[in-house]
Amino acid sequence: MATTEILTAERILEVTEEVLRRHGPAKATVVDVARALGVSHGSVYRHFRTKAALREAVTKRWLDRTSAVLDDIVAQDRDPEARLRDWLAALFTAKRRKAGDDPELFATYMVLTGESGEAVGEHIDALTGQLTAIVRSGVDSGAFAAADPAVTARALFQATDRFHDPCHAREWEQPGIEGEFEAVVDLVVRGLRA
Amino acid sequence: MATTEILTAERILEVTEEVLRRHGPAKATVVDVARALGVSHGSVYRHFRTKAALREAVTKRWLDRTSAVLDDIVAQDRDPEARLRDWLAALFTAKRRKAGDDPELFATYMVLTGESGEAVGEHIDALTGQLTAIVRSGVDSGAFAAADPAVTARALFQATDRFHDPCHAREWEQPGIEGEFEAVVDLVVRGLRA
DNA sequence: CAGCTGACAGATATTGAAATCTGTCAGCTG
DNA sequence: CAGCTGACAGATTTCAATATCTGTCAGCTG
Repeated sequence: MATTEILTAERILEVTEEVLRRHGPAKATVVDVARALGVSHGSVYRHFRTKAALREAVTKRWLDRTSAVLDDIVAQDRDPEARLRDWLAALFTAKRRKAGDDPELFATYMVLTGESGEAVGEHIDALTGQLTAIVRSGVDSGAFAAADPAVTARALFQATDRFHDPCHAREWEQPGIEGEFEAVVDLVVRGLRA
Repeated sequence: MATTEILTAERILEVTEEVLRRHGPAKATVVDVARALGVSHGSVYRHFRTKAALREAVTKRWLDRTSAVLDDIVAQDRDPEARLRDWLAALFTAKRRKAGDDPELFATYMVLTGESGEAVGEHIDALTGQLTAIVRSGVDSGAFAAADPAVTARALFQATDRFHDPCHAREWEQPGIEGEFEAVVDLVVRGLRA
């Protein structure tokens, strides 16, 4: 609000997220963002080269908040199978909540997925990295069998695609989805045991 | 070509499939189909109540051809694990080939998936039915462990979603996809063993 | 002079009028 | 009279004119 405040990238991201939340990815313009900030749109371009870069930066911030929550589960000192199950359930819950609570931001995320933006790739790499850490700790403790933890982690991630990939978002509200999730998790966890 | 030929539903389906293949789902009209048949479009409506019904019937025919091929694998007299692996690989290959060779018909199929048309649901039910048969024979022979073969079959189907769900079609041509497929199949097959 | 503005060119989106399509049905035809 | 036709109303799509947006940059301002 204070007109004397310095225009920072962070402030632009905050306001852009709010504008996207209100207008959605199809209607939110750089001019809208500038207006909400009380500056000219040229100033926004001083901090972000293109509209796509701005959209990607907002999405990155948004995705990073999920990664941070999941990272807490990875860091816990519990048996790997419990952590794996918790992690997968937390990912499903987080994605489902985002799709339901922030439909406009979620739509932005889906646009970005379609554009195969870098932020989405990095997010997936971060998540499979977390899974790799859990798998590796299970292999170390003798609970899991996996020749290559990174490959197995990717397989786990892909086998549960239906419960975190945005292209399946519509199915997340259908009845019975919880049971289907449990069945898939049981199957892959069994496949992971030593 | 013979103008004396009787107009049957089957003949309409053949021609519609050809028209869809040429024009794609967005541009193919009922009038186009009628023109290709050499009749008025009113005659087409005599056999199919709506354009959506026609589109669905064509897709059903197209999907049934895949189901038939897979059914041969189910009926084989080999060990269940080999049949399961073959079946999953055949499904992936068939879907990938359809997406590559018949992009317009595949697009029609995706439109239908979005509309959640009945034909797609039936196709999925048919496929999980086939999987259930394989799982059940594995349970009978003592090779597999599954409390409820139908639930497990559905989990197998969903865990391999990435390799047969049309919303992932774009990823099917990327390098490394074969390895990812193998990793997921290995994981779920291990999870199924007694 | 660092940071911002606002006019501008080209690209993209919106709009509304015209064209086409879907689905119906009274009547034609063999 | 069973099966087909083609005119029709309402819905949808196309298209071109118009408006808006993106990204740049010369110059203003504090």
